[in-house]
Amino acid sequence: MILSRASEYAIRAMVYMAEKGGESPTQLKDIAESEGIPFHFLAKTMQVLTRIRLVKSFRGPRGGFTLMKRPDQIYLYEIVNAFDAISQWETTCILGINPCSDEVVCPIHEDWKPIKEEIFKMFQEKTLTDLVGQITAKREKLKELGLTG
Amino acid sequence: MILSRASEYAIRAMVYMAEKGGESPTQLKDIAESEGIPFHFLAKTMQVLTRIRLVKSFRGPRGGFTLMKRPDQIYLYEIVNAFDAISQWETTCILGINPCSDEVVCPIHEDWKPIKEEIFKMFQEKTLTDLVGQITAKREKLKELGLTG
DNA sequence: AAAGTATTGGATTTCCAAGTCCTGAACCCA
DNA sequence: TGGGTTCAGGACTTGGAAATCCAATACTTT
Repeated sequence: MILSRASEYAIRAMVYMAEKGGESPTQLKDIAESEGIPFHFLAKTMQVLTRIRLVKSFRGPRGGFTLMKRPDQIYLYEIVNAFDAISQWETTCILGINPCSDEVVCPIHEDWKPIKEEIFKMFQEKTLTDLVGQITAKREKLKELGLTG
Repeated sequence: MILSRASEYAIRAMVYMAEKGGESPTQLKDIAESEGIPFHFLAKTMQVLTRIRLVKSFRGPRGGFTLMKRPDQIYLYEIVNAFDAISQWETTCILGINPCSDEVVCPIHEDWKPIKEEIFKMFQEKTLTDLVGQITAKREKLKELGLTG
């Protein structure tokens, strides 16, 4: 809806890796099956992440991928920007009026701008660690509800 | 980026019509040329707007389209919803985790939800009149800047 | 009524993201 | 060192949105 499939898959894959956390590489097959992502498509996605050095790849038996930085140092922005030209959002408009800026007569620019900035901020501030935290917090919450509710 | 081209074009077309405001129908050709929208594509788009009775069409010489309601009674939501299933946003996720809700372990749900709701609200509250107002306000502003700055 | 104009709507084409396939290269282990 | 495993990467196919095309219909004007 906002991101390309590649960006979506990349984030989910990296969150999955961060969640596992271990020293040993996480395999493509493992990620694809767990996340329900098409194997071959994810393969290409991981290639990009490897190329921009967000992950490191290992071939052969017991190969796979590891994160190149601590998960609290990996921002969603870095991931997303590898697939979607999110840096161009500055002049992007939901009405397809491009380039759209403060100097252009766009009927919705003033309303869309703050929302756009919020989305931008979210990608720039959130790290993999934050997302993993969300997952565990939610698991707890649902568990409680399941027991007490 | 968020909306389909059809939605984008539909909003722009209707804002254009609202801006003109006159009694006489606005022609497809006029809208398409002024807004830089592919003629034939806009034709299909207008057919949809006609079908859902947001606009009324007139054939033949001096034909075209008129709004079926006062522009301050036409909400963006009505337009957008005709092309994009925006009502499904409730359970839509930027990570492609569907259906995504409060009960699903989605790592970004909590952060995305309020933004999603803001976008939703924007579509539900903004009318064509609001957008036309934005246009004229901006024209004024740019004019001032052009004269004094 | 005839001629011309403008929307209607189905059929078709184009385009690009998404997804698939296959061969090669690097690696590990026996 | 050979066989199996895993990622690399180019080529290809698919699917759906976007755009185009064309004949039909409805209308206006003269």
